[in-house]
Amino acid sequence: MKEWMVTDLAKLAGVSVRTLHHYDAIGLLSPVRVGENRYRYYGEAELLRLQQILLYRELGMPLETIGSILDDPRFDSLAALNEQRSHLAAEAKRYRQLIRTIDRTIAHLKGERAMQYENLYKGFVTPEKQAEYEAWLKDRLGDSTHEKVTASDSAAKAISDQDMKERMSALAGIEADLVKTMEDGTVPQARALDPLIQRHHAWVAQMWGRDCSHDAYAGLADIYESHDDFKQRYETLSPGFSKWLPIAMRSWTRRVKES
Amino acid sequence: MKEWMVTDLAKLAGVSVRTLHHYDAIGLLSPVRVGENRYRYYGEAELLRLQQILLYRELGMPLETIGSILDDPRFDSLAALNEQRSHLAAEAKRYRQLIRTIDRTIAHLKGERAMQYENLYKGFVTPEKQAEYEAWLKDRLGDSTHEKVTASDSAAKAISDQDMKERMSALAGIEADLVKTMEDGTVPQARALDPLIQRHHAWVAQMWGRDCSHDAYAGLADIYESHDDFKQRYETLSPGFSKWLPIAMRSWTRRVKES
DNA sequence: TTAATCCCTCCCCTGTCGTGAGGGTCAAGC
DNA sequence: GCTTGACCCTCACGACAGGGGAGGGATTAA
Repeated sequence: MKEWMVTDLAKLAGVSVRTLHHYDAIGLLSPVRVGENRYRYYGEAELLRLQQILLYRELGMPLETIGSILDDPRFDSLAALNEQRSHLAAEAKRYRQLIRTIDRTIAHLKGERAMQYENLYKGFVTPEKQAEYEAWLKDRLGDSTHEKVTASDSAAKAISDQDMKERMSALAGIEADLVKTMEDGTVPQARALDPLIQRHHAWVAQMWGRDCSHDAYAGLADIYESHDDFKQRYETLSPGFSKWLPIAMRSWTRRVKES
Repeated sequence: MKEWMVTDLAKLAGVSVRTLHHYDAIGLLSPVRVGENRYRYYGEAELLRLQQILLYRELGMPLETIGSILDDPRFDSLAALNEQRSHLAAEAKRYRQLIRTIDRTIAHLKGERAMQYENLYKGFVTPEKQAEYEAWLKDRLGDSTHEKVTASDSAAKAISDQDMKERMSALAGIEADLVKTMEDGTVPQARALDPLIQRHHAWVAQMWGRDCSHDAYAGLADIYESHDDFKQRYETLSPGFSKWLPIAMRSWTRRVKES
């Protein structure tokens, strides 16, 4: 007849001693015997019961319900399981919906960033293109909960024309260097690009007036690729550059994330 | 300039007044202005902020993290969202696994019931069939965590031969009535069957020595259909009965569940 | 004998509110 | 002017499932 003390049982079942105390306190799992020194001793039946408890606990049942199931043999565990199953299925569905919501929110934020970015590109594209781009953005956003915030936000962050010109010429310098590197035959995955891409990344962060996380930077690469205005702009600089640049951005991102 | 008091805002956003008090207490959402009477007054900015809070809260973020995101503009919400997304995806996956575990447990329980039921059928099938059936059960169970409990459990619930004979003759009577009804041309979905099926259900419950929930009863119908020994036994009583009976059991279950 | 390692109980802490108790405020109706 | 009812406030306790630690007794190996 094996017997275990709290720590043994705790290690066996992978729970804390405190948890066993708790289960004893609420009457969910009592030791088979308590010594004169008040030590708790558990037997095989308790181990089995603990396993059952953990099974149901895993399923997200409150401890009280678990107690009812295990104590009351009239309690139909099959029905309880079926109910729990549908409960879990509902939760899983909710999570899937939340994930979709997040995806939309992420797309939204990327759109917002694109909008700010776009703000700075006003000098480049024609007004017609501008309207077209905004329509595309709207179409992409879908969820419009934050639309107002976004709009007022980016309006508040408008920059003076002088600043913008300076920044744009800085960008032109960086881009020219990148183009030259590409034309020298450098592949976009090359580590040699790191300093240049870093300059580009820093420029973007300065432009946005806030930190530019790696994810955000990779998101910008997506935008460069997925919208024709950007594609055309970069393709004009040099053939192939519109594909080369996003790859370079993303592979730099991966590298700095790993290190 | 619109202004709301706690209850208005609470109703607008679908939270409780207490929640707003709490958010004020922890500094997550303070009213734009507090009256001399200490009433809380909220403006549009607060409404917007509350919506943001609820969005992140939905995603399972702790309130403190939400506060950081919203208060610190340097906090990268895109990165936070990406992280949250993978967190949610992991949770969803966990739920799917839990559902599979439940399904296995349910199958297990059904097997256990079938075992008990089988115990009572020992008089009917030959010993070879018996072994075959047990092999099938084992194959079906897969997960063997509770095997010992099950075995000792059903052993403890063994019934005297005399009792068994009485019960089997009671079953024979019920089954004969059911067969007659079927041969009279009654469809298994007919309400007219209710009293008869009820007798059958009561017999099953008595046999198991515990309540027989509707789900368990429907599960028994599955077993009747899926195992040849039962199929053959019922087919011997009358051609077609092995299909008719499970349908009748399930449609009765549906009816009593609905009412 | 001493030190280390168990064990115990008792108590406070977490986060997100729900649910009162007890009391102030405000507008309307009598 | 007074009451009524519908608001509002603060304060405080409880629920859940334990975590963490203090303080003290028991056991055991060196």
